[in-house]
Amino acid sequence: MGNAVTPVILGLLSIGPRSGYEIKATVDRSTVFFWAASYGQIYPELRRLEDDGLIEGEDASNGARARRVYRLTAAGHRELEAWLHGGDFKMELRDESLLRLFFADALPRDEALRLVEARRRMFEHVLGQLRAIDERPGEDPPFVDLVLRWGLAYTEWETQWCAEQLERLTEGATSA
Amino acid sequence: MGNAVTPVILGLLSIGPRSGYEIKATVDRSTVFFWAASYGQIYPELRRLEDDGLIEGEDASNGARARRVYRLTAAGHRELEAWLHGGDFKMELRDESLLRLFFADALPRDEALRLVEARRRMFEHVLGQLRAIDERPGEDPPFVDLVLRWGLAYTEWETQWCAEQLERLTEGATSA
DNA sequence: GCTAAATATATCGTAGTGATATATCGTAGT
DNA sequence: ACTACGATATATCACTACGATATATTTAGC
Repeated sequence: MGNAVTPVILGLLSIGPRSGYEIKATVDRSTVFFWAASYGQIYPELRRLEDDGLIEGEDASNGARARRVYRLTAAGHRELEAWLHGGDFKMELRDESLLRLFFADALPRDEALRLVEARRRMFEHVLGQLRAIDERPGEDPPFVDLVLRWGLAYTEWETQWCAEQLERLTEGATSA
Repeated sequence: MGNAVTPVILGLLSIGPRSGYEIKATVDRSTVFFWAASYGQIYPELRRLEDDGLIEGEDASNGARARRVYRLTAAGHRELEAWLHGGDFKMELRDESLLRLFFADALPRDEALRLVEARRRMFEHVLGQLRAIDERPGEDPPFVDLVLRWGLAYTEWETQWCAEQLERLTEGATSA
């Protein structure tokens, strides 16, 4: 695997041929919550993967507008499967809301509590976005469906956790 | 806020004076799960923050070994509080395990299920690490404690979710 | 026919990562 | 006392990634 976008590209092309633009668009409405990708990564990587023989591009220009559609080669399939079997999966999180909470002892208590409330609202907002996605649980291939379910379940868990903690932290302090 | 490390530096210095090395060490055993920082960011940023008057460095060399300890200035305190009050908190996730699951329909069912099991084991491992941290819930300032609780609760939730999904996906298929 | 949005590729400055170089101090074992 | 190793401490560099934007064409709505 060359870099971070390599698996998404190979994975999406394993489902069907796509252009760089379509890859970006697909990522932006599916994996973006846990795996983002930018044009600045995608286009150079498509060229590299073609040079390495893992994908094959075909000209699909529409009139004067250039367009290149890529499909996975046999070698690309093997590479994708090797990655799927690979043992180590890294996980990185960058959560500014948690960082604020971590330093919130520097604030007056009521303002710190408002940060928890703001976190809850943030996840409620995301929940709305996820529920607005037209594909509903059960209507996708089982493991795509699994990941969609994860998104919903995780977001719901976060909102509930915030609510519980708010309750715990304000407990008995309502009129003291 | 200059860049991504700025808030951690200001936040940690608001608790007490530290050297760059100590900032890195503190981050690595506290915020690293949701906010990492590298020397390549920390040292240049310390200089920039000192130039801007948000922190003040003092020489604390020990014999021939150079050491510089920084503390927050009044302006730095104001900057930190402004950030704590700021409205927008970004959240980014990069989860290779989820990405694998997303493309797992390309695998035979039993191998795909093993990916779920591997995810569960990964979070069980993290849970062990978190529980090994000497500071236990209740023994820190309330909001530091809150974030520690979050880490434990989140990791537990992930292991449970994996177990539930494994059950759902193998349901009735044990001897069919 | 006009305009706005969508399609499509390409690139560039800035910033971050992880690794490493350099050097000293503390300490545990012998 | 000596020595080796790990921890402390700062600094830097090559590589990679990101986000934004430039450029241009086609489609769709009105």
